[in-house]
Amino acid sequence: MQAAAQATVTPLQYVRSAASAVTLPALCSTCHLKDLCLPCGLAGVDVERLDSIMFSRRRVKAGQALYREGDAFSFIYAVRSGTFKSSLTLKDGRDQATGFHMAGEVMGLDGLAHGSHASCATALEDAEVCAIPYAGLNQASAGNAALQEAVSRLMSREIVREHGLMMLLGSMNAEQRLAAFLLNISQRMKARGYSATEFHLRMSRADIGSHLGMKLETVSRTFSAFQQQGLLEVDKRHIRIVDAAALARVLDAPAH
Amino acid sequence: MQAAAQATVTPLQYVRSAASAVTLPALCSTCHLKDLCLPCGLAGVDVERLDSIMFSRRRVKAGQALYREGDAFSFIYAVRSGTFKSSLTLKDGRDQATGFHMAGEVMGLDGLAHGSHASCATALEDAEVCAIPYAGLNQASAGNAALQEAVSRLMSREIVREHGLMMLLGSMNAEQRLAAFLLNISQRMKARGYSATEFHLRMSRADIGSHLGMKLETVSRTFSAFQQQGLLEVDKRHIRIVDAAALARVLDAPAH
DNA sequence: CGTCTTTTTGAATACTGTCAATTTAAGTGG
DNA sequence: CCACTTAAATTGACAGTATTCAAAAAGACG
Repeated sequence: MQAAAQATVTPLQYVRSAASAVTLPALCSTCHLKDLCLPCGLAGVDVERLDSIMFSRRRVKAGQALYREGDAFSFIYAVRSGTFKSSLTLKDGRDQATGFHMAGEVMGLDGLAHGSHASCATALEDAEVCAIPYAGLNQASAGNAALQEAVSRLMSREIVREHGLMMLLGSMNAEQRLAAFLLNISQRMKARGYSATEFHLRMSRADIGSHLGMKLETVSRTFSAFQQQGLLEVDKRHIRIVDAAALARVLDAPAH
Repeated sequence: MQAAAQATVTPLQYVRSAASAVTLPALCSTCHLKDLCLPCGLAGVDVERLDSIMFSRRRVKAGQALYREGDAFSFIYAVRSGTFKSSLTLKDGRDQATGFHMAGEVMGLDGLAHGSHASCATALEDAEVCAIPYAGLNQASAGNAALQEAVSRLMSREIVREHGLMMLLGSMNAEQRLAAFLLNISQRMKARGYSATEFHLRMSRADIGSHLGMKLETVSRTFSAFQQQGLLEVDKRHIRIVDAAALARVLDAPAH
């Protein structure tokens, strides 16, 4: 068994049917993701404060966009289940993935800057999110320093995360990029209670390439190289990390 | 001595002397940078609220670090004068510049994530900053939604800025990277009342390279190429943009 | 069972990096 | 003031990595 939903489950029923928007109430205090998600680090009382905000849950079908570049910003979104890709559209129409998001991770913070989303979020499999009204969040955190700090810390973490990605894009070769990517996924899977050594990637080679700044052919070749070196076992999107230590050592290499 | 330092100023007196820290009071409401800086977009009343925070001005000599990776986070810094480089240290000891900061720009927001700075800020020339105690800022914004939003927006802008850089690093070739960099500097110079077409770069070729994910030789070659194509006039760090439109068109090129 | 998408692999090209030498500017010290 | 050192920038020749173009294989889908 692995990761999130689908793929494992009855593959055929990716109904393209009715859209998303269902307004089920959702409470942070009883959510099993609370230690990973927005409430992370908050005391019980403060988490209850979050409950006062009217969240709604929203279902997003595989391939559908949760929001697009330019959409008015009024919500931030926490992933409940499924996986998302955040991406920017380049001048020539291609797009670049700025990140992949798993359960408990928060998306959409870039929208605050100019009041409209600067990136696009697409579900890579059937997914569900909490839509958190930003205005409500602001209001709730106005009188609560801990909550306000939690939101700020969330944004700061996003900045730090992007630092890491800039480092990857600016200074690593193809093997290092892929190794860093896999180790990052591995760690996040583990934090969610899944196996750190065996998992199913939710994104295509092209998505990975657009995220890591390389072509899909290069991604594929690098997977093959890792397999040949005995670091991985790769079967399409199924990955088994055979030698995690060696994979980590790829990052220490003299570089470029 | 090393790297940066002096160069601009009386070279020999890079006194290792008494450090920076001078505590001159500084007020946002009377600052000539207020439309570029933290108070940007705030109404007069709200700006006065900022005055209540005890800022201190701090001088930083060329080549000195304002803060380093791992330093405890307690201030964010607004540049009053001079130019800074933010950078991350790579495993092999080299460093990658995550940004350059000019008057009115705010640095250090990455420190909030884990309570210590994730990057290092170095002055590229003698400089002066406002050191804004984060705790004080938080307190001042607790009762003031507009101020709180201004801080959040600042962080969100940083996220968006880094998006742009990721796009650059992930999808542009050397000419596009340098063109994007120069146009960005040009625009920021203009916003500060300087010429948009003629300016002096504060950073070395190596710094530019580490920022754009290319080697210093490639930076130099690309400058030469632009000069030969009639887009620029380059004399070491003095740049004159001869054909801004053509420089912008470099970015539209089919890509890689 | 045929179509379409995704992935893999090969061969050739192109771009950027590496190594090395030179130039220029500025600082150092006799 | 001039030779000496050092750092930054430029340029050339060559090497290497990743891209491009192309084709084939493997599933997924209807």
